[in-house]
Amino acid sequence: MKPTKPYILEDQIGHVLRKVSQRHTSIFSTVMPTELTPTRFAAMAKLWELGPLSQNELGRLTAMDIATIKGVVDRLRVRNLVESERDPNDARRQLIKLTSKGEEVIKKAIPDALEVTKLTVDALTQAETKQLLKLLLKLQ
Amino acid sequence: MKPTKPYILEDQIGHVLRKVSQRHTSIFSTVMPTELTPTRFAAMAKLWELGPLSQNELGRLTAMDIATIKGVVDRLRVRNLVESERDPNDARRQLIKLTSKGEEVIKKAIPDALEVTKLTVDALTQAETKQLLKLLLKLQ
DNA sequence: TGCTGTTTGTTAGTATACTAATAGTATTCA
DNA sequence: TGAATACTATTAGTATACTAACAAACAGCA
Repeated sequence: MKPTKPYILEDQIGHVLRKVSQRHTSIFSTVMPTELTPTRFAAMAKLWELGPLSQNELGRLTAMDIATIKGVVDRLRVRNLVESERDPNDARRQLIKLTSKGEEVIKKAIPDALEVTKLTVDALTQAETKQLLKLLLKLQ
Repeated sequence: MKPTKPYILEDQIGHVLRKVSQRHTSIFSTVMPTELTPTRFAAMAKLWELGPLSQNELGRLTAMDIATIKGVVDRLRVRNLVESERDPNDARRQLIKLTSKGEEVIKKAIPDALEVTKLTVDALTQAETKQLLKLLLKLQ
């Protein structure tokens, strides 16, 4: 008779992903300024890279659904890091762009964000890090 | 002069972890019954493995802080999947245990949870999956 | 015994992350 | 042109995930 497969929570990919994500978030909040969170930073980095974007576009580029990106943009706006206006060419769209304060903040934060990445993988060799990223990218 | 390092969001470990976690959660909710979420399932699986535990112990074993595990246990209790009582040997502790309905549910859910894991890594070979888990475990 | 420090749990507040319902605007194509 | 369809954004509701402040109970030890 076939025995029931044991379930070891600690070996399940979902559980391990959750724990590693938690550790990453923790490192992020240690290194980065208080007003920035991983998602806020991601949104600002994309605006810095590509210029003004509609709210939905920004969400798609940063892997946030429309409800989540709305909250993130609202909180960035409260902190005067982004501002928004109706797209004159499409009245449905909110065009989101960095404020000058937002530009200053993201410019300074990018080196720190690279440091966060480095600290997160500091238990791995360069080859291992490359391999990990390659495997994770296949699972997206 | 040294050029500023470019910041590619899509190559940062934190961003990729977030996306893979999102995909995992999505697979989970497709395969598993509606009343179960990844954290609810994890809590129940640990209770099934180890028997009654205090709320804090359960949180530590499932990588949830005390505020998070409280919410999860509350929602499991509302659904009559766990019940709790004061520990007679330590009046601070809430002993959490599966109800008989909870035992039925978790017993049936474990094979499905293994299927979730399998579906999450279906783009990888067995060797790649093993390698990925090994690398992630180093980053916990 | 009684003080000190630790452990356990609750509550309030903020921030992701998703679904579902709704409304306004734009596009497509018969 | 006008109807059907698609897109954009908002809102309400639920569920993780964390911090900080607090209170009750326990353990160790002078």
